[in-house]
Amino acid sequence: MSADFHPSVVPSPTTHVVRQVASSPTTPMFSPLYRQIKELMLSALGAGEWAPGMAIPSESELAARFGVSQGTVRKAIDEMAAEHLLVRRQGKGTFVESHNDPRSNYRFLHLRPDDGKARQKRSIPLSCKLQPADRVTAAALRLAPGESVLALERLLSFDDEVVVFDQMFLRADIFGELTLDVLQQEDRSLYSLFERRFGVRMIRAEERLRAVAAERRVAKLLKVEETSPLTLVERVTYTYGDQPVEWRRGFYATDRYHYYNELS
Amino acid sequence: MSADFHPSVVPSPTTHVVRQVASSPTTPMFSPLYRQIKELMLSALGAGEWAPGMAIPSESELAARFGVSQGTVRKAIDEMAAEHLLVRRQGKGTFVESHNDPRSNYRFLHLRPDDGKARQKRSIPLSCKLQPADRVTAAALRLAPGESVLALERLLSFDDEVVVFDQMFLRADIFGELTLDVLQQEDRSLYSLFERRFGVRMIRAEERLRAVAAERRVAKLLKVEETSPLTLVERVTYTYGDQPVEWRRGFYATDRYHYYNELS
DNA sequence: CAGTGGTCTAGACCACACT
DNA sequence: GTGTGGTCTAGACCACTGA
Repeated sequence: MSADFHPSVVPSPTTHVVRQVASSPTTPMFSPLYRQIKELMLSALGAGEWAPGMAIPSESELAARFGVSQGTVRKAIDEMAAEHLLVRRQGKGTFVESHNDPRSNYRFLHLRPDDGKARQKRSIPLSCKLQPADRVTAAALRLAPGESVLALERLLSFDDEVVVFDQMFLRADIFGELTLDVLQQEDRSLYSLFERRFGVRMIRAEERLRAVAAERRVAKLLKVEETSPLTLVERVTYTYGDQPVEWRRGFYATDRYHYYNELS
Repeated sequence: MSADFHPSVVPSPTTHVVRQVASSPTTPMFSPLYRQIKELMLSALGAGEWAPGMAIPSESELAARFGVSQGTVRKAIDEMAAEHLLVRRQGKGTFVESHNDPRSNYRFLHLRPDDGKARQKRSIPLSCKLQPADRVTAAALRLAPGESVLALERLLSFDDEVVVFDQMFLRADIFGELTLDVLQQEDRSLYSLFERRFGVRMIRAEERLRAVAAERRVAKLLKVEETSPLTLVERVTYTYGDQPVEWRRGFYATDRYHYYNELS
């Protein structure tokens, strides 16, 4: 029983969690029990012990395992559910979120048709090759410049109307085995594929948007006039432990579509 | 004690909340106690009984008033804090959020300088006049076409560099008294002014972004070339009870600035 | 110091899904 | 019916703020 609580993810049933005592005055951090439980559960998720889409143990079981009350486990799960790491389904259990699930498929795509009608999305891969990271890419993925990344280009269509051109850069140490062939077989979202094939779940992303004039190649791909205005969306995507694994540059044709965002 | 619980906001100390029994099968709605408490508290906020920036009664006091346990009040407050309606400050109390507070000033402005350095924001009002709502404005504000709205134009500068041109349309029944004079005196955010002067708190907004080519007038105001790409941000802003009170069209010069968004 | 929010517990009971 | 999450309670104690 240590004050710096960090045992194995599934400790013996008799293991009890102990709150740390009087941390040094210079480090004012104090971590409540439920956060320590949350850390344990995050480790389990990061280690892939609980796979996307699967049910995690019940609250009472976890409470017994960790040697805390159900309410404490509950609070840990509450936070993780708020962060879309887990989803609770009353009467059934608590599940690991998955981009594979229709409920959260294309969850990170904020592009919407102006008329609000649903569209069939389709990803059309164009290229997929290994290359050294340029400075910007390396910085975004926290790599050394020149380290290998997987560069991927694709179009996204809504009901066969091409709306987005994406250039993506993925950590090669994780996604290096990906090929154009595999991408062409795929009919679901890329993040869904990444989960199933590489066990990497995208949990958070930062996007930066600006308006740009279409360059020749992009204009041609999106079937718009050269120099016509496009929305440039730059995205860094993170997996467990805030590790950046994808850097993406997307050109959105926002004439009949728009980027939707809800503020609160 | 009614099943359709909706008494005054601050009932007598002995008032007890009662869960409704077996609602009709066609209406499957079931509202837990803490949500009923939340509704009561929302009424108090909407009615202005608890003003922005002020402390609300303590959890134990509210529990006594509503005749429920502290934990139930707590859960109601938790939800409202998550929605940025209230802020908890340990050891001090729970407060009504306010755009007036430096911590949430310009909370809805997602524009950021590319270099990340802080900038001094300044609003430069251009015009302010009553006019009949056009179709789009009326729809956004849920008014009949032709009803009166207050039209307002302004520039936003970051360290004296003009970056945004905004056209806003406000419900005249609420904001009709606003004048250019008042706007020119103001040195804080508009939403802060609206709170202080009209008691209307903006709590939620929907934004739709697209790229457009700058028209002559806008280009001139933002000091960019005509037809150069701008980010058009359309926003509907809501106050308590999901009532839309503002419809806004903003042109953002996103060459050295970008629209930032975090996905999860 | 007193008062506020924050954590944790143990136990009872409700709503929901499946079998 | 059984098992899951969801609600509610009452009480103890901790952490933080400010007088």
